[in-house]
Amino acid sequence: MNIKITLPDGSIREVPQGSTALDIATSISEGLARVVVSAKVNDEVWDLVRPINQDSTLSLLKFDDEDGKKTFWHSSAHLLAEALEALYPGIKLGIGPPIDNGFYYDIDFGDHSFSSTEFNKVEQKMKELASQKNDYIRTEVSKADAIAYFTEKEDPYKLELIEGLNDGEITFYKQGEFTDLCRGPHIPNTSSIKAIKLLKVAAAYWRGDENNKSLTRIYGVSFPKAKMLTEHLNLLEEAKKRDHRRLGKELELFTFSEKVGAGLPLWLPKGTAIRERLETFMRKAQIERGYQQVITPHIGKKELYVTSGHYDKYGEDSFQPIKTPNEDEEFLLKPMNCPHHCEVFKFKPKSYKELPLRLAEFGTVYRYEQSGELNGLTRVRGFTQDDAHIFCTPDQLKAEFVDVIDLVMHVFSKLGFDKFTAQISLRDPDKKEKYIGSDENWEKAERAIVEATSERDLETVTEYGEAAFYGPKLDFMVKDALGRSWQLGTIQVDYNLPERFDLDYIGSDNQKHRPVMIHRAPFGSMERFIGILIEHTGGNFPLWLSPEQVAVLPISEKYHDYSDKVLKFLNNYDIRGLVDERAEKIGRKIRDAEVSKIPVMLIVGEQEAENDEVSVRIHGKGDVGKFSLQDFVSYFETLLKEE
RNA sequence: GCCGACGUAGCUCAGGGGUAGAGCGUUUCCUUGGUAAGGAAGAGGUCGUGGGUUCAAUUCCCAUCGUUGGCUCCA
Repeated sequence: MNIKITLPDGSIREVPQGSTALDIATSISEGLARVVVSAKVNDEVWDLVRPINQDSTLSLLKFDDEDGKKTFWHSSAHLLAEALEALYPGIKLGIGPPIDNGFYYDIDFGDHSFSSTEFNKVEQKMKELASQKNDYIRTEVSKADAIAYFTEKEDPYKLELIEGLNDGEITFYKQGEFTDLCRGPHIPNTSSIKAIKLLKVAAAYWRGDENNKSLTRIYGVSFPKAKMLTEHLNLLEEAKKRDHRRLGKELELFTFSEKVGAGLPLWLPKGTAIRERLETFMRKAQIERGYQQVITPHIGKKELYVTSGHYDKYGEDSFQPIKTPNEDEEFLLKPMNCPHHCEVFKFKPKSYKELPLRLAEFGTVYRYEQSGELNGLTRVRGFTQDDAHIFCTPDQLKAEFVDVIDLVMHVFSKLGFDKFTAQISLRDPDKKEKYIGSDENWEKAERAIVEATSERDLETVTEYGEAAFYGPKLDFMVKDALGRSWQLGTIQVDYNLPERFDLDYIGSDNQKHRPVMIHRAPFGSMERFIGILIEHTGGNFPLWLSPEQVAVLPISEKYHDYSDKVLKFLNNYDIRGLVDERAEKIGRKIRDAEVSKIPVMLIVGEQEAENDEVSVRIHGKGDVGKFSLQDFVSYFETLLKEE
């Protein structure tokens, strides 16, 4: 009997029932059969060698396909487990899934402490096993048999996993001497795994729960061709060069001091220059949108945070209160600006005519982050938010959201973040009791976010249950050089604080009403934003942000006077820079300016000094010719406009 | 906070039970050179900190602080 297989191009092939995806690939071409790794059958990823018994749609997956990679890496994880079991008898296996950039396997090594020095040995074993050309064989097993197998093998983790599975949907995969509980799918044979590299070893709790045993997680990556591995490793090298911690040091933007404390960045002059320019940029954008700047202190009485509710929730795990010498007063370093801003709101009674009230502050806050979480500028204990709180009526929510989205988009486009994700976090509809605020208001707010994002054609993902207890939110995420995802801007609706601080305004009906509050920070924190920006630009900041925009490079000491004159002239046009007066040759000065990523170099010697000119060289581009000083200013302004 | 790794000159790193080394940077001198590294000489380190073992510790052990890879958390 024949069945009909529909391929992605719409063509239909009739093949005998029980044919496999590999059979079909072979019938198309031998070459194709060699590169396919798995197949999508009716939208489910299957083994290539699993028989297809009914009419189906089929798309063949190669390593280049996302799902193909997953299959390949999943099979590699099994190979890793096989190698480890061979080398370390008696180990217990956790789980071994594929991830975005490879795979890992969680292992309980018992008393042995596995270290990366053992990678080589394991890699060799994996290669040896791969070259045995073993098939990955799928078998369906009953729950009883599955339990029997792993009881015999004394593998508690697998047994725990089986407990959660239903009889009839349990499958084993076997390659060589190694059998694993696995849903699959897998590649047909170990021989296609040609290049293997183990990358790191780390600890991970069984099932991600810190009450459980800590397992050793071994990360690796593998490829069907050796060349692909080399390319991948090069890419990782490149990413490392963009690491903001490294560039921050090299370009002298910021530093940390053990004496000052972990997670407390010290901004060096050049980093400060960038940061201040970003703040000026944001201030201007906010003034245009009707924000008012305020300034509030770095500490506040403990009672302030008791009122806000934060003390109950975070008090124990925060920096502890500062005590005054004589009275029994306790102050906390502010972990956020909103309670202060609520008090600003209460300064005098408000009328509906004053709403929306938008209070902005570059507010520095301190949070006691867990020590293991600290990371360069992206996760610190003291940071400055480009914070603002918008107090408005429920009906104004949507318009305010649209306005903030526009502001975020303005920031992203000015700074070239074209790849980001926007996440809408809503309530878990099944657990409405977990959230504060009326049903009616929640629905209004959630609708406002959804409508605002669609009005601005934002591509979003919606996560139910991810909302804060006090309101829904919209977050913007971007990835760093190493592919880790970080949250930047955020817009959050808050019903809680207006309640707790008993905020109100007089409506047109002459009655008191409760305002809604929106927390928003387009950059998120200055620290994290600049960290991401460093990686995004690789340290080649846009001209308007560069700490030093031009380097004046005199050919010899004779032209120092003229160089100073050039720099002063440019300073008058708000162009910043330096003169390199070292007793070095011009080639050397150029090299150093290029390495420190100064966007524009001005070479001046006899020819330039005589005619009030500069020879212009652009970072990464080279010589662009001679300009009179005045023409250079125009040229510079054109460069600025092009950004 | 948990598990692992690491901590040697300003930076990147080598070394190793008998009180330390390279390259780059820095300083001084020579060189005044036209588009990515001119030459020479010098300075610079209680080997993160505190204990322990030892005749002797920077090296081995323990603790602590910091950094880092993950895990958990994130107002």
